[in-house]
Amino acid sequence: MAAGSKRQQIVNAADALFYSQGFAQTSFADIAAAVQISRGNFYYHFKTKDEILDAVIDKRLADREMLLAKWDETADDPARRIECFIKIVIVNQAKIMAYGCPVGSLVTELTKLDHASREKANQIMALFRDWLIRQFVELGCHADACDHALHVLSWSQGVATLAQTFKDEAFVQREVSQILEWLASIERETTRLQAISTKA
Amino acid sequence: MAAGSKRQQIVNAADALFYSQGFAQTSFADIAAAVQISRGNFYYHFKTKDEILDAVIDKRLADREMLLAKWDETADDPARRIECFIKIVIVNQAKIMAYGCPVGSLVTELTKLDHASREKANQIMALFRDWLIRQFVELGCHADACDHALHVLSWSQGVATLAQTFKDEAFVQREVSQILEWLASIERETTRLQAISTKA
DNA sequence: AATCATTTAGGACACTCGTCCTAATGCGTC
DNA sequence: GACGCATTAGGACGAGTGTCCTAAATGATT
Repeated sequence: MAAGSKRQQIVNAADALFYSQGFAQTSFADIAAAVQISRGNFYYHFKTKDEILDAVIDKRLADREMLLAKWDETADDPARRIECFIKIVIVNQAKIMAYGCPVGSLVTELTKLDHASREKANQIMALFRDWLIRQFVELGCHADACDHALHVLSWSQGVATLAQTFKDEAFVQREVSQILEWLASIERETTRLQAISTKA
Repeated sequence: MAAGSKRQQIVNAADALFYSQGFAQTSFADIAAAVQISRGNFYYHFKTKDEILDAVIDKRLADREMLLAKWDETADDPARRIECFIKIVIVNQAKIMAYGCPVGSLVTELTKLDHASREKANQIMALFRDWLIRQFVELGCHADACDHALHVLSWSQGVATLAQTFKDEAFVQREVSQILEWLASIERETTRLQAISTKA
């Protein structure tokens, strides 16, 4: 077992538990049971529950950055990359139906708790937003890039919430189809406008 | 002070606190302080915290039913009524930005708590869904009524979540404008189809 | 004025929580 | 084998929780 591995185990377990139960409802005892560690020993790795939360948020940030970087590599078309983002709700459908969106539900909870790390959690959402903006800019819609990015992000949050509420797989599929159609129309429109401006 | 008034005060205070702090994070002490009641006296009105939750959900259900009934009366065009629903995110903008959607956030929390009253809370969302379905049916789109209803509901949840995250008023306004445009296009399409079928 | 049901206050109860301390364990190095 | 460091286990601590009991207060009715 490498150095810091136990710490990482704790963060991983906390990450999963914060997602499935919520931050406030997850106790040291819960995490300790998951990692098979003494409850008292916790203090050695983390001084505070909030410290664990910060570590979890850092991990989630790093995970999402890696995911976005992978999409940046594998798909060279910005529209394809946005499609990757859209299709997370299908890829993670089971978990979303059970626990909602990991990012959205954390931000919501920390807001209600008026927690100091709320801003930090917001950065994950901001990460998605900024990445989406870059994609839409690259796609050609400079003026509307921010609007479109927030639209897609908002869409994903809505789908996640309703999927969790009604557990309706067909609904998720329909919404994905519709937003993909919307994305295609955006793509067509921008290429059309680009053709005009090039001609001029 | 009329009989049962104290009970109603408790439910009202709990309603507001559950919304702003969350159900689990609201203690008997919090509610007692809000209603200026002894903590021990609570047991006389409600045996259990879950009983208060059920009463709060009942109140929210009744409130929403009243709201929808009012819209049914005041607006005779189904599209107008749907517009009323859409514009709640503007009317309640301040509270939504602070605490999110009262319905969505409660369902999300109770799901993570694996709480027995989750189904009951879901009924509020189902109430909105069914009402929206009725409006879309009346508008003329029978086959797509359920899809459209869930689409609008999902949209509202997404907007609420992102409004709470980024506190961006302009974003809310844009999203409302876009969905109203979408609604208008639905309306045009159905009247067009109705004209064709009437002619045949 | 006395009675009685309704409503209230205050606190006991057992439990869980996050935090923190201390003694013991494991283990590589001299 | 002995030392020293990193890691662990176990439990103490006070605060806060939901629940529940009992005695006092209130107020309408007789």
